[in-house]
Amino acid sequence: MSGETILARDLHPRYTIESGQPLTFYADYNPEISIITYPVGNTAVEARFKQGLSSTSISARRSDGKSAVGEIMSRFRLGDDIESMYDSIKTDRKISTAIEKYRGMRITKNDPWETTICFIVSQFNNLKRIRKIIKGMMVSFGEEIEGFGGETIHTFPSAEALADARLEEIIKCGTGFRGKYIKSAAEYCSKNIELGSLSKLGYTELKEELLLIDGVGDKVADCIALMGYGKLEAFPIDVWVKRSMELMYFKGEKRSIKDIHAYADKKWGSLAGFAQQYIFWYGRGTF
DNA sequence: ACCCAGGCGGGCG
DNA sequence: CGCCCGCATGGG
Repeated sequence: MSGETILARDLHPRYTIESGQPLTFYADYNPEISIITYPVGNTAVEARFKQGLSSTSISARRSDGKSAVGEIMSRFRLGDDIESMYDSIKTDRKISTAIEKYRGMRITKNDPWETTICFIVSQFNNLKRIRKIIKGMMVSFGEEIEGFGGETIHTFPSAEALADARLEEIIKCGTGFRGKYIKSAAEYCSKNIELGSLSKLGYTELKEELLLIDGVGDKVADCIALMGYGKLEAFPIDVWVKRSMELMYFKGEKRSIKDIHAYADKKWGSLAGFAQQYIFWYGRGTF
């Protein structure tokens, strides 16, 4: 096949793609043959993974014929010094167990706008339904582009497209009470704020800006900071992370979100979000 | 039938 | 500041 090949250490495609990250919600992924196809702007990207003994090879291509290497390197954060990151967050036996079980699970770096919508949809929801809703919104409000086998691929809806959409049509995608947040966020992000320009901000300032978006609270803002802007110190606390943290570090006793934030920051600091992804996915499959 | 899901905004004390 | 509530929808 055409395309270029990239080699990566400690990259487990299935854990990475299926672990509740934005790609989970809008990519077409076939775990049997380990091929993922997803839109990037108005082009389609395809990556084929082959896991070897000590590394994973990725054969990737873009529908516009340009090199897909930059996209793959960036999306899967292949430039990270992953070994050193594991060393830093393996502070105790509990998290080491989670890491060893899902070693190779990467934090992906996604488009800020797409990440914002994905996590607004995620609130008070479950993974399967989030995916269904996002895919439906892509069909309703995205643009059609041609995939690699001549099939149709829908792009992720732009802020402008969702701002212009009727609320009723957004709700038809199954968004429910989140529909009003989606429309409001789309209007805000297409008129009042350029999400891309927030990349230059540090974590604290970025989070402050994100919290101004209707429907974005503490948890969703941390998800956007972590997976949309690559701020690895962001530590999103959802029901699974809260439950898992209480079981792993507080003898099952209830703790406030604020206390857990403080604990995680002290324990893992600038890599807390990386640790969080393991706690989330391990906790979800264990507790 | 009942419970839960990668929470948030608003109202209250 | 913390607490409590309603919120839409579908799958287990």
